[in-house]
Amino acid sequence: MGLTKTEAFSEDQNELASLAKALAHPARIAILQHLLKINACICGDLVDVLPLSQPTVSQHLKALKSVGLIKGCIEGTSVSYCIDAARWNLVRERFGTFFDTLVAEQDCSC
Amino acid sequence: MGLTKTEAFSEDQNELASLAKALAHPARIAILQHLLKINACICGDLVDVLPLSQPTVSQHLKALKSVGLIKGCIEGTSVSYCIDAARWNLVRERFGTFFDTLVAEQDCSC
DNA sequence: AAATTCTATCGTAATATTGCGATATTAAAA
DNA sequence: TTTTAATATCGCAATATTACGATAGAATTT
Repeated sequence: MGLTKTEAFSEDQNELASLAKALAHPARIAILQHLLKINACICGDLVDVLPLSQPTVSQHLKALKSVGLIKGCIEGTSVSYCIDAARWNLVRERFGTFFDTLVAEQDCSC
Repeated sequence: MGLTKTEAFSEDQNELASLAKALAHPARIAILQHLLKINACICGDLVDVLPLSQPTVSQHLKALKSVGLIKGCIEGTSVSYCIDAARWNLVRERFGTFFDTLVAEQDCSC
């Protein structure tokens, strides 16, 4: 089918999965890394840095924005994008607690 | 197209993206949560727990196994799945250092 | 006002993912 | 050896994602 049975899973599970999905493309990782490095930049700068066209970069920015990891400030004709620090830290914790669920002894030796 | 330009991004970026992709489905999150809770179980148990058919669960298990987050031990006719603790901790660090890249002051107030 | 600049959206093509029935595979059990 | 049980794989259909050219929209510049 190709349709994820969203309604069959918990809100928690869907939320974490969709956060992961936002990170599930090298271009979006690259965008985030660039923003982390230079704090903020406009879409056009990302188009210069990435091996992708302007519409494609814009599409990836939209995906990151839709989960709240970045935000865009309109500055004249351009849009300055940057990390949303508050949301970023929430997401960091979300993944952190997920990964920290593993208890030390837990391991099937095989 | 629908084809990610993998070769145009760094190995690092592709690796992190593919780890995220493994987590980018609620069923796979649910599988990992279940394994975290009960340490190990066979595929059939997961089929009972999840709202998905056996082939679909098997497919999700394969995806998790391919990135190394879980491993399967053959036990007679069944396969006991569990978290690969060593790999798990590596992935935890991978995401951890990524998220920790954000410097405290960094934020565009808008 | 017209031209320019920058970004978003539309439309489309190609590939990927998801889900499941049917079936193959493998090992234990009868 | 035949049956049973458990899992993996195949094949297919439906939906999602990725990428980009063309174009629309919005604000600045000329």
